[in-house]
Amino acid sequence: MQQARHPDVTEVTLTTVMAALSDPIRLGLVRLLSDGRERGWGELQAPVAKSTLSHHLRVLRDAGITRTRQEGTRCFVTLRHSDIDTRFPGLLDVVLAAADHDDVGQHVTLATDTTT
Amino acid sequence: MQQARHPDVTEVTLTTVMAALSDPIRLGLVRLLSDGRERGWGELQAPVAKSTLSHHLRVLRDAGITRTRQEGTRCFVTLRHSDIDTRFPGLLDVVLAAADHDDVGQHVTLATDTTT
DNA sequence: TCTAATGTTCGATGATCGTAAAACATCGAA
DNA sequence: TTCGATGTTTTACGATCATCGAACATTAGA
Repeated sequence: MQQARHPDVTEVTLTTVMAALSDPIRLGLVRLLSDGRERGWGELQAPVAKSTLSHHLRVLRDAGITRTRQEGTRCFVTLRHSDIDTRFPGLLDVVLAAADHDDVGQHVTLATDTTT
Repeated sequence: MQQARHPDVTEVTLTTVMAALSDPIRLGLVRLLSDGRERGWGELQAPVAKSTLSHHLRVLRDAGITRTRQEGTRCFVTLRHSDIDTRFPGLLDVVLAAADHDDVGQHVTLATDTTT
């Protein structure tokens, strides 16, 4: 688990971003992060295996859409909202609005509680 | 060559549209059609075989992004701009702006002349 | 030091994609 | 009616994708 690479804003491409945002689970993740809050990996609940979730977070990270920060053995994810907005003005907002309207990725949720 | 099926506006899904717009050739086609003019199939020049071009136009049509009209043995394509805008307000415009800015699909052009 | 937790990476698998050549269907023109 | 033009469909191929389980690496905690 070494420090993950994040593309610079200038390296982000439209087709990669569009492809990353064409999957319902990834759209669900982006929706969860759209409030700007940083989320812990363990908070993210998706109806897939953890290796698959790791894969989706990698696709989003490689596309420049999210940023992953490590703290010890934990990971924290944030949406690179302003970066994407700088690169493609308005894109993330309209996609988020559309995804919210259609409730895309509704099965991606936040863990209510992990300490029971 | 029978009449092609076009999805109703209500049938259009976000993930399908995003996936359709994540290919440079298809983005190039959408850019060409973005002026609202109807274009003949033969006018569309792309660096792929005609069967591949037919495939891409089918993906766009199935996604609800374009409309194909037949006139005899010829086909004419238009962008369903208002339909997509009704379904996902602003999406097509921001994607087109981004694609124009980055010149995505620049190798998709209009045939200058076919009668030489 | 040993153990448990946390994610990532590594195959493997079935599905889908982009591509092209070739066969096909349809229609206009000679 | 025959021929040529116009796209579509079929088939095939290699690449990529989403998915999972298992193995792995790293770190916190006991």
